[in-house]
Order: sequence, then C-alpha cells, then structure tokens
Amino acid sequence: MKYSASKENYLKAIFHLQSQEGVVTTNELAEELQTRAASVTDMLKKLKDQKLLNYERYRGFKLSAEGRKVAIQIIRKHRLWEYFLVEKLHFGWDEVHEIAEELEHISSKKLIDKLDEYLGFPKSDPHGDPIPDSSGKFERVDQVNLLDLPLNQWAEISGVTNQSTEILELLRHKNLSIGTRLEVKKKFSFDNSLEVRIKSQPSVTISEEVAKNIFVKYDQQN
Amino acid sequence: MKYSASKENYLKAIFHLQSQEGVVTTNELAEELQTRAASVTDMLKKLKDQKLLNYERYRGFKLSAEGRKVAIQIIRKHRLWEYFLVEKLHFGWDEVHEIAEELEHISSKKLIDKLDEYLGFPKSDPHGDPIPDSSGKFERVDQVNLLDLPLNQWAEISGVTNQSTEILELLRHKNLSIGTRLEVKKKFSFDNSLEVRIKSQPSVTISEEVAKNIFVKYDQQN
DNA sequence: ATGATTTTTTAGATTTGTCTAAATTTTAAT
DNA sequence: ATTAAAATTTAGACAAATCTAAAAAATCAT
Repeated sequence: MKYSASKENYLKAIFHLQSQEGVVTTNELAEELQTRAASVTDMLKKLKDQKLLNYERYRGFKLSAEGRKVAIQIIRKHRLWEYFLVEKLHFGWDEVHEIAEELEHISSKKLIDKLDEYLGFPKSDPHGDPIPDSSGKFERVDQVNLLDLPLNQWAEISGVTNQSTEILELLRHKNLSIGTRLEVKKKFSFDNSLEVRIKSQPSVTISEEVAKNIFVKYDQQN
Repeated sequence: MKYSASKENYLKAIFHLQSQEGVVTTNELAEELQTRAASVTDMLKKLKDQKLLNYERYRGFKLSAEGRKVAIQIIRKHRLWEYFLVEKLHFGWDEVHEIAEELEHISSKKLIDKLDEYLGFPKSDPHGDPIPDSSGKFERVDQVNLLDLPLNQWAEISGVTNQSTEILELLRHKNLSIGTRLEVKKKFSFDNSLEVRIKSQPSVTISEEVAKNIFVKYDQQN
C-alpha cells in the first residue's frame, strides 16, 4: 500500500505524540503539524477509513497496528537519510532534518534497505534517536530528560527532541552535541535553569526551555 | 522558486522532446507523460503564466530560458541520483530509473551539490547520458544511433534512451550494457533488424525497435 | 479551396488536501 | 446541575491536477 506524503506526515506525528501521551487529541495534532483542527478532523476520517487509526469522534485517537507499522517505516527512512546526510555527505547534524522530511517519502523499500546496508546498519541517527530495522523493531534507549538528571552525575547527551534550527544553533554555540559528556552542577528553582559542566570547559547555563528538549544517558565511567 | 513535482515532470519532458524536434506539440507531450491532451493544455497555461514556456494556443511550444534552466536542474538531479544508486548502493543500472524519478524532486540545492562532490563530479550517468554541472552546463556526447553505425565499425554503447524496464531487461539478457563494444555485421532491410557482434561472443540479432533506442560512440582502438 | 479529419482547446466535473465560519459536543466552573 | 468555555466536528469553499465530452482551430486530401 502507498500513502500520500501528507498522510505519512500525519501518521508520523501521531506516532510521536502518542508515545508521549498515550492518546492524541485533535488540537495537539493540529499544533504539531502547523495546521487547523478542521483539517485534522478531515484527515482523521480518511485515516480511519483506511484502518490506520482507531478513532471515535470527540474521543481522541491512536494508531492501529497497521498505522503504527507504517509510521515506523517512515521514521526508519527519516533517520537513515539523516545518518547518510551527516556521515557521507558531511552535513552538520543541525541541517539535515528538513531535507530528511522530504527524503522520507521516497517509496522504494529496496532503496531503503540497500541504504541501510551501505551505511552499515546504524542503530541511531545523528540526533541520537534509534533507527528501526527493516522489520520495524528498534531499541528503546534508556535516556532521561536533562531536567531529571541528578546533580553531579556524569552523563552523555543522547538526543534532542525539538529539532528546530534555532535550538540546534544554540546548542552548537554552547559546544553541546550528541555524545557530549556533562554533569549538572546546580539547579535554580527560580526559573528551573541549570548550570552544566562539560569536561575540561567552563560551565554553561541552560534554560528550562532548552533542557526540556535534551535527553541524556547515564555514564558508567564516572 | 519551487515548482510542484508535476510541473517539474512537464518541464523535463518538454526539454527532452524539444531537443529532438525543436518544437513540441500537445499530443506528443500527452503521449510522453501518459496523460490526456486536455490535461496538457491546462498545464501549459500554468507554465506559460509562470514564464517557463513560450506558448501560443494551437501553435506548439518550447521552454523559455528560465524553463530550460529548471529542466536541466531536474535532469542533473535525476542523473546524479542514478549514479549514486548504481555506484554506491549497487543497484543494477536497469533498476534505477523509477527511483530516480522520485528522488529528482527533492528540492535542496545544497544536497545535490554535496552529492555531486561525494560522487566525484561524474560526467555521465549509468545510462551514458551526460550529467549537467552545478551551473547547468553539460557535454554534448558525440553519439550516434546504432541504426546509423556503418557495417564493421567498432563502437561502444554509450546510451539507451527508452529506459523502460522491458528494454533494459532485454539488453541485459543479450549481454548488452553501457560500455559494451560491438560492431554491426549485417543489416536486414526487410525489417531493419541488425546482426551485431560483441567481442569474443556469438553475434546477436536486434530489432529495429530496440536499435532505435541504442546510441553508440565510435571506437578509436579498432 | 472546401469538406473531412485530426489536433487542440474549452467547459464542466472530480479528487485530495486544505481553509473559514458555524454548529455541536465535551469539559470545567460555580 | 446548569451554564460558560474550550475542543471538535460539519458545512461549504477553494486550489491543484486531473478527467470526459464537446467545441474550435488547423491541416490534409482531393
């Protein structure tokens, strides 16, 4: 079965939202997709007709098994292309999201499997997110939000959720990227900002707004 | 400026047709794009409004300078992707056309320039067609149609125009591909079929229908 | 050169995905 | 338990790209 780019974007967005909230609402999805609630309702009906979605009007919705399968394949494509762009074409990891948004809709399954092989079956993309394998399985990484990292606990940045150019620019400026090891030295309860120390560098301040989007993995070494 | 995939396909098709005939007609283009003449007329008006086309009703049409520029960039993308698929992902050269038809509509200019660099600025694609450079210039290859190759003249296959799966399958079966050296041993005027000899292999027969689509370069060595 | 044929265009519909404005349903507050 | 507010859906419209059927223009054949 082949779906339009628009439908694929809906499925992907619902997948992301439901993994945070369980069930998704119309307004949430409209916000995520930068569109109007009425447009979302229209599309929900179509997705339901195609049995990609469990949806009762006014009741919220979540993907069907089939819808989930399709969404995961789109995510697989997105992340493999991002990996390709960074590792092979030497794009900065903050430049690749938009391009991958287009590439993820190329339909050939054979293409994506060959690309996967060519890249050496990578397990995570340049933002630290896991890449599903050909059958749709992917590792759940045990990452924790930077806001929840205990003081003086060394950890490694493993992912950034909000992939806007703006946040990525900010992180780059502060010398933070996937793989950077850091510890939280202080938390200010007034504005929930953090003071973060990077090995062998002066510490930097990070707002709650930014920290919310940073996920880290505990670091064994230290 | 960004154009829809559909418009890009029209521009590309017009480019190809006008390079053979000078001026293009509605029916020709409808045939090429497997659509109806009425649909073509509709689109011609839009392309004219966007100044991509010189078109007067009932009079035929050709690309404007701008339309030509856009078409060449699409062709550049198509051929670079084909090269990538064959050289890096190890697709057969007869499998890549369809996939490249999708990839050619990815919009990022930076992507395509980086891809070009990554591939080592190739001058021609796996079908032997020249790849325009970043500024739109490309080599005119001095190729001749196989039907026009004199008897007993060694030459090398440099291109195949009709890139349907069917013809490529047939060629593969007869051990013919880009780069194959051959000479025409006999021409049968009854059906314009050819008997062709490949170095160190028994000769094969090729119908006019197939030969029409094969272009060759004269071979110095022999 | 004029009537027949072919080509091209127009008119009007259809599909997909979107929108605004209005109506309906749910939820929240008193 | 009502009512006010918020969320969601429906109704109706629009743009892009396509289609069929009919009309108009160009070309061909005698």
